[in-house]
Amino acid sequence: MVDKLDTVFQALADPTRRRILIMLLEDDMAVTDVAEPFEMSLAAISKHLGVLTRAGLISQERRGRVVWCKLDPDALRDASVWMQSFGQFEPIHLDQFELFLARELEGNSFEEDAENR
Amino acid sequence: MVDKLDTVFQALADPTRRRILIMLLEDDMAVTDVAEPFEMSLAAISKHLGVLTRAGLISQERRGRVVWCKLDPDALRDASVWMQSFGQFEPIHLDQFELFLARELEGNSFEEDAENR
DNA sequence: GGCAAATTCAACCAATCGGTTGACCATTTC
DNA sequence: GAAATGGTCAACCGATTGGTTGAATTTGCC
Repeated sequence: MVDKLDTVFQALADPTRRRILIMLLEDDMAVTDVAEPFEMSLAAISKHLGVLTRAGLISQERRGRVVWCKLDPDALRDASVWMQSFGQFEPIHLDQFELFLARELEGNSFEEDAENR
Repeated sequence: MVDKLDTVFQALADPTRRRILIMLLEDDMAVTDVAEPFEMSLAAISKHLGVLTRAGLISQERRGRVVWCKLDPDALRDASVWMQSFGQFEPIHLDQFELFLARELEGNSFEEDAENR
């Protein structure tokens, strides 16, 4: 029972992966090109890209022998919504948060939700 | 050299800790009360609260023998800003992101910055 | 003073993480 | 068809994570 937000935040918790996302903001890239500026093995970058893909933050598409990576903003937007609700919470607490509370606390049906999407 | 965003996102990656944050949205709480709805030991919750505190997401203040926990929205806002830049990136890419790129990629001076605040 | 309550500390555990290396598999190129 | 290129896989490694239990510490109460 692992929440989708788990994997998204977990993916964002690594500076290498955040840097990769920033790089992909500019343009889609091949795995080798993503790896180029980093001082670690291609295999390590490949793993990082796997984490980002599984989190839904990027998508990968093989064309020929090169795998193209592109940002997938949907998952990021989900997490961003979660965070914005906190970031702006100072004046009003609960109003904008009732829907979220209902899902995460009472129903706890985030996973089913993700599947049904 | 561990970025502050690392610890924030890492802290958010655990569902127990997110649930704690949601609980603290409603009101400040003592450690024991935070632990009450969870099916794990008090020590485990104490550790989670330590993670949240070190990430700057909550603050803890001892009054008597009870430690009060309260949300600290600043760190959350930092991370939220990071994410919003992505969540809204579809129309324009780089404009709203140049400052961030300058810090994270070129200067890499996020830690110093946090200290100077 | 002595007991109960609130919390943390310390040691331990299994699982996961972030990295490595070397082998392997496709695909392109000569 | 052989060699180079792009990428993943598998095994391994040390460090970290999220949990446990039991002891220790500090504070409040009778």
